[in-house]
Amino acid sequence: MGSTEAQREASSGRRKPKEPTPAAFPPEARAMREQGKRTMQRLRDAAMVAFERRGYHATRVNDIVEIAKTSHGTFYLYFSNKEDLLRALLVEATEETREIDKVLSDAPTGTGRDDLRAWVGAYSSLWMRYAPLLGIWTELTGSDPEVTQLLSDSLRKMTAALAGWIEVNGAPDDVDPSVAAVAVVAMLDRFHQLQTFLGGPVDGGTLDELAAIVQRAVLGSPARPPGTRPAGDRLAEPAPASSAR
Amino acid sequence: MGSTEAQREASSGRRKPKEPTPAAFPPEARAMREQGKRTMQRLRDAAMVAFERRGYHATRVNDIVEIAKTSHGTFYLYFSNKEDLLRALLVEATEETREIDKVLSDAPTGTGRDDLRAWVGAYSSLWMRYAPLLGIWTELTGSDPEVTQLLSDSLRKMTAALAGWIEVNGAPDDVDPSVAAVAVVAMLDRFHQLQTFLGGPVDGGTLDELAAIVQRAVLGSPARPPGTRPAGDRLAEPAPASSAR
Amino acid sequence: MGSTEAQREASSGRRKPKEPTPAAFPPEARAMREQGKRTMQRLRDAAMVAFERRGYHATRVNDIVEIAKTSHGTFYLYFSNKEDLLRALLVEATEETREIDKVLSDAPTGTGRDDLRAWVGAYSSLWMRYAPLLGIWTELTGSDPEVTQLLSDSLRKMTAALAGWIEVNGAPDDVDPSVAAVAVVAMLDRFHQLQTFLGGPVDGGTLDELAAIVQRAVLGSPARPPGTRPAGDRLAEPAPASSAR
Amino acid sequence: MGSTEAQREASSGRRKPKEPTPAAFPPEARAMREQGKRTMQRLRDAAMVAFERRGYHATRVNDIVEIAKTSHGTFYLYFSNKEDLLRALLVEATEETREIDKVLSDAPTGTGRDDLRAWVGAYSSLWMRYAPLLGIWTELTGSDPEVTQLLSDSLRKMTAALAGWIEVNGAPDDVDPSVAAVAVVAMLDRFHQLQTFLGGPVDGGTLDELAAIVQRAVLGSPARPPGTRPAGDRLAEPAPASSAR
DNA sequence: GATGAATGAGATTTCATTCAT
DNA sequence: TATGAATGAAATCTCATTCAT
Repeated sequence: MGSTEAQREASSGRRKPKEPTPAAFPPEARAMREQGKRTMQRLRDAAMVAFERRGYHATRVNDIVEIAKTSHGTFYLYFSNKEDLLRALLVEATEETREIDKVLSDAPTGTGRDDLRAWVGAYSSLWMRYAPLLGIWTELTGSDPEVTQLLSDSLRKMTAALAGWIEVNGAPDDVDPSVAAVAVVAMLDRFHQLQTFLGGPVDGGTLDELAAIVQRAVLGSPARPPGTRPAGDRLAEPAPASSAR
Repeated sequence: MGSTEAQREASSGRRKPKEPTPAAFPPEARAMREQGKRTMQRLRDAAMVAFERRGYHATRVNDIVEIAKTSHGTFYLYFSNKEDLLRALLVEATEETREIDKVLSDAPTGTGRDDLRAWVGAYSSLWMRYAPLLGIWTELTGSDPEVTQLLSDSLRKMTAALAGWIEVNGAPDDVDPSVAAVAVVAMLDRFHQLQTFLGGPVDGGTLDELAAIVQRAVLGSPARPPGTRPAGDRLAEPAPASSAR
Repeated sequence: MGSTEAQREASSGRRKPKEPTPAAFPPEARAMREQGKRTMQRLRDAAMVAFERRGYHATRVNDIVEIAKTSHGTFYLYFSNKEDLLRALLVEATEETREIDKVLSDAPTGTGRDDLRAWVGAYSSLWMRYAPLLGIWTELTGSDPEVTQLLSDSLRKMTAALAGWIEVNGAPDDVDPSVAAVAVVAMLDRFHQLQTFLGGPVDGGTLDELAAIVQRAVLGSPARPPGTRPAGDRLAEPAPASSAR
Repeated sequence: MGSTEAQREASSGRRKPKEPTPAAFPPEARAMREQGKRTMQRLRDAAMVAFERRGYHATRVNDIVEIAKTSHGTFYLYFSNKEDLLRALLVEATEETREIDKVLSDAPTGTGRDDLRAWVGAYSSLWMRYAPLLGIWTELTGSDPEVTQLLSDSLRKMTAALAGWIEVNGAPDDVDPSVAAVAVVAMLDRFHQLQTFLGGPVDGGTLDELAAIVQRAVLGSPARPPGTRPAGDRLAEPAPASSAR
């Protein structure tokens, strides 16, 4: 019965014939007063809800404005279309990602286990907050080039940071750190989705386990509850990775 | 300001959107001869091609029939819409998943490493074949209960099989096998996507690395090229991992 | 002969026809301003014209919007489809039916003849106005429960009102008033249709005759031109039916 | 969701560009063997069922062949389209109507009451048998001219026969016999429909009442249970109608 | 700033009818 | 005779986007 996903897809490509309105008010450049800001935020929030509920593609501009309790016309006052709004949300999310990357890159060499747990925790927390966006990550790929670029950049930075850390902290010699990094990010990201989908918990304990798995996976040794780090640990550890060879 | 004076009224007109008309031709019960089967298969194949090319959402029924070199009407003779076709393909995919599970469950106890590599390879091959479907898999969840069920079942079976295998082959005691299983499946699934997205290779070597990672992650010891398994294997390598315990 | 060798198989593909997509714009809850109301009314009016011209079934949504001088999309802003619009019109019609019932129920006891003529006239006028709808009324029954209910209710009220009036004004003892009421309504309704179909007139004179027929049918005495009501009328009347024999 | 009644309506007018197939087998002229006749009858029966279930317009050729447990192609072997089949059924029904008319026209002058009851009974029985067709009578009007003609002829004959009978048996002078005839046929026809719709019975007793109503309506005197006809009846009867004035 | 109205391109879907087997 | 396959014309319906108020 006329599903018409068509128009959407199509539209983004086909039906954007007119440049952002000759001049006047390109949504970006609008000077906003208090009320305007509130409205815009309402739209952002509503979008998150809508994306979570129906997925990005299935979400209509109409769904968003309904949730935001505003009107169709208002939407276009702040965003030039759905994709524009998505982009705004993604920018926000990827910026936070940078914070997480710092957890690893700022870590003093060889503080391994705890950093990892912290990183896992940070990522998890981000995921939870942006679940609607991350959950549809895949849908987004192939949307428009700009979004793809955004995702790709963010991902590259993240895996690079992780790969660096792995290298520094001692990777097993049968695994390329950058492959390992991608694998870990993949796991972390998808794990949240699957676990949630299967109805399992994603709590502190689970994150501990996850950290242990990651630890072993990329370094070859188990994580350990905080505080139990044995003396000599730091020395012993990177060793196998480099000397075992 | 306009908003107050425009008294909102529950419109008088309208009601339910009228269901799709009992589907004059429920493709359901169609008797099919050879020719019909061929056409149906052509449509399935065409759909895979189309989904691959432009993604599920952007694909129009029209694209599919064009590739299948048949007419619009014919499509609806075999599937009631694009989603229906997708569902059919997903069923096919999940059925193949069962085959993969056997790789682990049929493995004689303790043959660990090689089975794992075989399993990773099998999954990878499946993923490659059904990539266009697996990407959207998740977003269908929620919109279509039938698909949700399908996915959920398949996933549960898969993780159960893996968890069993982990248990038998010796899981580290700091990780619940079923959590580990979810993590591994998550990693495997998403890795393909990310790696592809980032433009990296997913070849035999990559799969070897992946297997090694998984091996260490869930068992605590590295995978190794077949036949090279040395006596005393476990002691040498993960030493930190095992001795630390 | 072909039939045997062609083994019938329950097709594998396909399933439910997928519901209409939660109706992005359920015209339901639309807030309407003056302009909107006018447009909606224009559509209603146009529909009546179109239905009259070509009949409900042969009428395309397109015909309606053309008459209303508006666009396709606009139609769906106010009604979810042709049937929905029809329903709205029917509601209107049944509401007017209530008015007609009052002619009888408000009548002081025993004012018989004139009330009857008035009622016949009122019904006729209603019929004329809604002819295009009334013709299809019945065939909607069964396909649409809501319409069925509407019709059923309206009909029941109408026959109840008439039956009550018959009882009060003296029914012959060989006929159940409620059967008589159904018969009269049936006659009135169908008469217009047949008469029109046969090309005969339905004017004041015809209605006089109709009223006379009804009068005799349910009370047993002829109607009479207004003003000629003889004294003792009320007594004399039921009499012929029972005692005149 | 694409109700597409369009095609049907339209089709009858638009999509019949090709003459009944150059020569070969105009469905009418087919010499049929036993099997063929059976199939054709199955199709007729199925059509009655289908029309009853969904109404004529809503019935798809597909519905019919499904009920008849035959194939699409076969249908067109016997009928050139749905309308053709309808016509065939109507011809059958209207022919029987002629029989009913005879009940009145063959009646010796002045045998009034019993003839009327017989006629009512005959009509009722016919209605019951052809309910699916008669119930959709209205839908049919305006279908194609041929069908309209068929209905119109039949109706005219029927009312003519009745009008003649009324005249002979003594109509009240305030009612034109032909108007009365239309009214009576209208009532009879619609009564069955409404009564059935409202869940009321249409049995012998009901028919007695109906006959009584008709009797009074057009002749001005009540019907009477058979056998109770008082002497002098015939004389007394038309009297009240004329003298009452 | 905000809003409801309007538009129309374009996708989806139905189903009568023809045909090859 | 009978049948399933195929076709395509023509409807239906959705939704992003613009506009006047």
